Amino acid sequence: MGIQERKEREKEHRREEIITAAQKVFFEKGLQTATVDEIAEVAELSKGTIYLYYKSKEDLYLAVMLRGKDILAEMFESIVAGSEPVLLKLVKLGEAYQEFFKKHTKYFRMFRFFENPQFHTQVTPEMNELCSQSNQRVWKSVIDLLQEGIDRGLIKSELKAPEAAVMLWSSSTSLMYRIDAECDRWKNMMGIDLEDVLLKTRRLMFEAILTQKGLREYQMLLQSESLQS
Amino acid sequence: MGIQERKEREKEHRREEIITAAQKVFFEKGLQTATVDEIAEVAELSKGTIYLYYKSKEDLYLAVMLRGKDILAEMFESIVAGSEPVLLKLVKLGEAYQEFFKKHTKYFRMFRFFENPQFHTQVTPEMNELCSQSNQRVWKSVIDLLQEGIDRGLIKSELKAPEAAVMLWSSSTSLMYRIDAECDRWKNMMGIDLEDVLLKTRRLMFEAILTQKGLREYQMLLQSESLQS
DNA sequence: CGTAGTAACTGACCGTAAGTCATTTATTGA
DNA sequence: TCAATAAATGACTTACGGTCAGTTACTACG
Repeated sequence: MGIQERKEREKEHRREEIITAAQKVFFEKGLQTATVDEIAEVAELSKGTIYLYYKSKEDLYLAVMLRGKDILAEMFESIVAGSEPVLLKLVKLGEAYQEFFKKHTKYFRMFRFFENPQFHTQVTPEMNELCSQSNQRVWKSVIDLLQEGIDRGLIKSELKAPEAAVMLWSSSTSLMYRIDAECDRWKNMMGIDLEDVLLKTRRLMFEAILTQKGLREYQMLLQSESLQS
Repeated sequence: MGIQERKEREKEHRREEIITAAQKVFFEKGLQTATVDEIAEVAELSKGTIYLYYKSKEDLYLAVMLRGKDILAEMFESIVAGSEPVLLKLVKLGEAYQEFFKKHTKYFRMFRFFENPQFHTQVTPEMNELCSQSNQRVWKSVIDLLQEGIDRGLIKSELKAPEAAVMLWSSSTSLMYRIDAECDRWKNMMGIDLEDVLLKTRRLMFEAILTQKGLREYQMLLQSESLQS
């Protein structure tokens, strides 16, 4: 019965094609301005078919967003899988997040929507569940690494690993949204380069969660890094 | 010619009534779900009249948001106007922001929309300008105070005042959005109280921007505060 | 083959809501 | 009292998300 399987594959393929079309339109126009009719046209399908594969425009939006989350998760996981010292891995995680933001700004922008409580109600429970899982996958990398840092006495033990994770994450994320939205305004009106502020914030925040031992090790890492380059 | 003036007042009054009606509906339903028809009904006016006073639903939304911004600006300004030491004022600013978030969550939630670059395009330039001014007003309090801190050698001079401002602001804001959206999730899945994390982050971030001198003064302030309570 | 049965697809249609505008109503000043 | 102006109205247009009866394409079986 290879036919069933072929059909399954084709269906999956069509789902991907639809996401690709949706991505193109959403990237260009954003959730509000994009129309399902246009997505259908780009996908060379009728609107009805789109709705056969995705229950709502919002579901489709999140399906695109999930592609972005997957990219980020893979970046994180490949860093965590490496054999460098914990602190170096953590620094790299921060750098990777910023790199993701710069390279995949359009995906990054989509992440906001899932954070909007109002948005959740317009989405099928299944898609909500998928997004939730995807989120957890990303967080897991960060939290596991921080836990290792705590266990080794490098990160302040009065912090729980998820606490430290959400601290670091938040301080970066908010600045990135700001960079995305009003980078020029800050440059012109205040003479401030927000990307620079992001770097400084990352460093300050990171050092703030380290123990004395962690700080010493971090200093040493910085030196050996600067020797290399 | 008191009639002209009376008419002017009445027009302004009507604008306020419309905002009040809009606020009620937006607070209940959010931007997406709220309809202009419903706002008109609550305001006991026809839809056409609403559009006489505000060019679009989005403009109306921002007009409501501005009320929130004004509340926040006044809270900040009354702290800055006080005669306490700079560092204490800064701490109070942070506390005030969190208090605003807790008391006026609905307004706070609206702030997000103005940060969305996609949203700006759907709004009249005049309203954009109003929002921009309102934003500046809030930032001014914080930046001025930080500048004073820098001048007095309490805050690291390698930071410019607006840089420090956006650092502090961002690290709090992002956590507040998270608290608003998924506080329970974090409590249940990780056993983490995000409000607690917010407090810790505020403290860490604040200490991270202080000089040695600033830190000493801050410690002393904490002691005299704890004596009082 | 032919044909019954099923799965995939279509696009005309529906309901809703943003925004408009010709018309009506209220107010003013002579 | 009445013309002129300002304020308010709500029926109408347009646009878009979502649906579903009908069509097409494919499969399996006689």
